[in-house]
Amino acid sequence: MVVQGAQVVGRVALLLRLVGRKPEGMSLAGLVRESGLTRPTVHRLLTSLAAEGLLEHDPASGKWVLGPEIFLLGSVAAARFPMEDIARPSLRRLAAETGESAFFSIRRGNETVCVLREEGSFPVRSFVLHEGVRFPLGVASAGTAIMAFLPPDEQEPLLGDWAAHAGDFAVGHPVDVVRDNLERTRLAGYSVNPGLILEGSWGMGAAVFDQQGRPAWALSLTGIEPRFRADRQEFLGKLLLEEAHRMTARLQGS
Amino acid sequence: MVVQGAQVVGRVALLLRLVGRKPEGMSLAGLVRESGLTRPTVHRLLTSLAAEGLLEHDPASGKWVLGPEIFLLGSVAAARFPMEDIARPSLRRLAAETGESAFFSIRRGNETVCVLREEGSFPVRSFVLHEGVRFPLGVASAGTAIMAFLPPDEQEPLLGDWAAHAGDFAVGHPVDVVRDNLERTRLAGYSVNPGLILEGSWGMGAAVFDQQGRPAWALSLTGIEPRFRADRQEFLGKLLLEEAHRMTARLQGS
DNA sequence: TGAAGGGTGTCCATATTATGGATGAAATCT
DNA sequence: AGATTTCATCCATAATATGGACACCCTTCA
Repeated sequence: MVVQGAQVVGRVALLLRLVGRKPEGMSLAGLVRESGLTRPTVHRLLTSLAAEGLLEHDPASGKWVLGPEIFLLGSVAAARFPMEDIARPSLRRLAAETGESAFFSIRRGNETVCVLREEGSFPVRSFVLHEGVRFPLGVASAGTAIMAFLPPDEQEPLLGDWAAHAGDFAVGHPVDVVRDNLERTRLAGYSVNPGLILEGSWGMGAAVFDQQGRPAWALSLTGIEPRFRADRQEFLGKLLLEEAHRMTARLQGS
Repeated sequence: MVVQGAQVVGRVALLLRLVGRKPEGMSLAGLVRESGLTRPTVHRLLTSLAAEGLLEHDPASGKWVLGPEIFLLGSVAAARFPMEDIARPSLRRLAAETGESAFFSIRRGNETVCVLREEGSFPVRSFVLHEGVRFPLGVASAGTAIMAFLPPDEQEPLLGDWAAHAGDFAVGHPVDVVRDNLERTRLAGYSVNPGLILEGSWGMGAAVFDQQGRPAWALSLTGIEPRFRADRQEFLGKLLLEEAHRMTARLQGS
């Protein structure tokens, strides 16, 4: 371990992230399974976190959900991350013009986290992606769009130990397919996920760049395969790039 | 300690709360002072929290601020606490009609936490209250409005050991003054803070009630003493109660 | 210029604290 | 009514967080 005396902090953060992935909450057993910790430990930490208001235990469902303190701290933190104000208009336009659902994701370490969603009008919608969901970089259209524009020395470690990085997604995302996808993303400017996570559930994404010119966020669209055929991809890609550029410009300005 | 194995969790939560009180961040020394923990411990926990993205260390100022993970978790938690959508319109109207700054605070345990602010047009403004600030119940107009409508058996423990509950505020808020203030709040429906926290900085508040009829939130206005003279208090109080009722009704409905 | 003061970062022996195997209760399914 | 899954708690153990001590870097002031 790099940082001393960090074990509990790491575990607490892990549990918070796991709970945060599911807005409807997670059961103790589920958290034990996904965290790899023992049940007494998870139970004790959850109870302590709930006592502090960082989590809540819904007695009806038995699920653990994020608590009021997280909400309060989040409201304060949001002042430093004014994403909502900047991203929402772009999401609205994307959803309106395409009919698909539009998403805004943030890079966080070697993952992307979905933070905002705008439902499209098209009556068949995928719920693979929603607020709080995390994917390893290189998986899903947002993570592919971001990873494609990272400097090579940041990409290589991930691709080099792909199985460790991608975890459960490694089976559906062989490393050579991902490499290929990244290359095509660099050429087109936007990424396409041809149903790799869930068959028939497609997505396209474009990266948004921070003041240092690094890909830190992504806009993406999801929908069913027939809506992402080759002819329409160009149209959707153009829209995504347009909005991504607009956001990048606004973020450079401030 | 009631919960076993909770020491670190409690300390972590304490540090997060302390950092969250100051959107501009806090120094290590400040956190050591306010937490009562030793410096190595605080330093180690802060470093660990930063490694998890729950905090960030601004190398320029040396201050610690809330990190991206808190923001991300907060965005997910916000779905369960849709306060912004409901409170913002009321705040806007209050600020527009009175010219004072309007605030929305949440009860959290035996404290109130300010979550939303809407600046008024009046050119002299107080910055005692801002997002993230916490007061013990019974202190400041929001906390008084909430406490006044709690069942007596929840008020008494706090008033009974007032010094412990109010902490540093106990000197400016003698318990009999607070008792009197609570009584007057119950009669009028709204609370008045006649510059008890900072001389000349006045405030008025009204409680918003949850589905169980418990005072869980509060709207409040702050400004300088001349703007809160007796004749204007009635006008401001009426507006506050109007908006508080409106919010209560909306929250009952859902 | 150099000593004092206030701040930050790190080490490591110590014992306090978190750990998790084990057990039992409770709920849910078959 | 037994089987299976999930949740809650105990407590001896050792792994872990602890904090006194030290090193360092500023700025201030005599």
